[in-house]
Amino acid sequence: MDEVTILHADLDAFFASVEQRDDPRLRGRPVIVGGGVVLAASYEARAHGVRGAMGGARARRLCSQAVFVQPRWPAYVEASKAVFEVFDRTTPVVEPLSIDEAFLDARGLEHIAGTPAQIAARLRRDVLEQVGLPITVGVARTKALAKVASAAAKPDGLLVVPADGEIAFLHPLPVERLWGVGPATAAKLRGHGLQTVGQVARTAEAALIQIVGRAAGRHLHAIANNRDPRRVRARRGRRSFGSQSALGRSPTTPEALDAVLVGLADRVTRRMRAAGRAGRTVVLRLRFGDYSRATRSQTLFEAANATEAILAAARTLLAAAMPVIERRGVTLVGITISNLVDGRAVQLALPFEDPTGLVLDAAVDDVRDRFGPTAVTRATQLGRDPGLAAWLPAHAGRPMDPSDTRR
DNA sequence: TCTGGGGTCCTAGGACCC
DNA sequence: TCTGGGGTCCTAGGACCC
Repeated sequence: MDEVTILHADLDAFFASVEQRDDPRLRGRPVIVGGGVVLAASYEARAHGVRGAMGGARARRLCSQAVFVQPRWPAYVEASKAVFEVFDRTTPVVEPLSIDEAFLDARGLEHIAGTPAQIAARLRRDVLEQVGLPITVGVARTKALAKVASAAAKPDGLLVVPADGEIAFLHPLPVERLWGVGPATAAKLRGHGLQTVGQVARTAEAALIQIVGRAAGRHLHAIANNRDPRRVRARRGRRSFGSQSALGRSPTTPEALDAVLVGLADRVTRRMRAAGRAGRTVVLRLRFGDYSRATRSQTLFEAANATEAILAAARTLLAAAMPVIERRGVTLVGITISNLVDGRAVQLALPFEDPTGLVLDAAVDDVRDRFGPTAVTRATQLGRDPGLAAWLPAHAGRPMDPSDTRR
């Protein structure tokens, strides 16, 4: 816990670097991936002030000589896989954070692979030689520090924060450099005169909780004071599937809106079925003409991944949201399915009365023991759920269907 | 300066249960 | 009959990340 062994590896301008790797004419030139909005900007483009998530028109004004490239998702997925293979060959414990970054734990590798700094240097060389992409690595004693270190070392850099240099590195930084502090939190902190990490560190935890809420306040107080006990661990599975579509600013008819919804439901459930997952909570996401947002959600009795079931729920939610949509005009629609279970069929059917629900509770516990905590999401309630009473007799004695997602 | 598509986690109130 | 503490789940929204 007190050694400098955590690596945060982060590919530089990932999508743009893949484009430059695959098309030599783009090397050394400002490259912008995306059109309406900037998905990635090469460092040559960033030198002109272009940033991710910026509107395409503004990017073009800032950097008229930039080359705009349409995103090639399959190429990025393939490059990411290749990079993660290098990660996996470098250290035994790799925790992916996104398509282009991960934590690696170099603990206990001193005798076989060298110091963390040597491992990091070799990792950078291997990724460049084997995949052809530049990558930056931050090395520190904690995750929070390693993450900040890699950001400070970008692009194409390596920064090791020594154990005795942590506070000197961390405390002068502006608060928004901390992982988890975005514009809203930074504005709140600045509103209370807190500009730097050091100032936050010297503020009482209770005061921070007053400013940003309980969880964020505790988290902020801990990492500002350089306390971060989180270990690197192999990532657990995803928690939701989503699909969304921007509609543009022109008014939409209900028919067109429904057609979009059908497309979204088809797209997202296709991915869920391919992954063998199903979910119980359907969330309809909306964005309006003034860029305000809203969500509407509904939790189904059974987990689902069939297009029709998800679409039906989404249509219900959309119908309920129509008054708001008519008032504010909708510019984006999305469907997210959360509360996931995996696709294995587990059928609980009792061929006798169970008025107390105890037998069913025991059966649910048994399912949990065998399939893990996500297998049953409402264990204690399930036995008394009126929906279950209607459901159980109808399914008693039915053979198991492998495509059935019911728990 | 207007903004794409994919995610994660937290909060707060109400319903309901023991 | 009234009251309380403690807990889960659902819904809606907010913030943040890449």
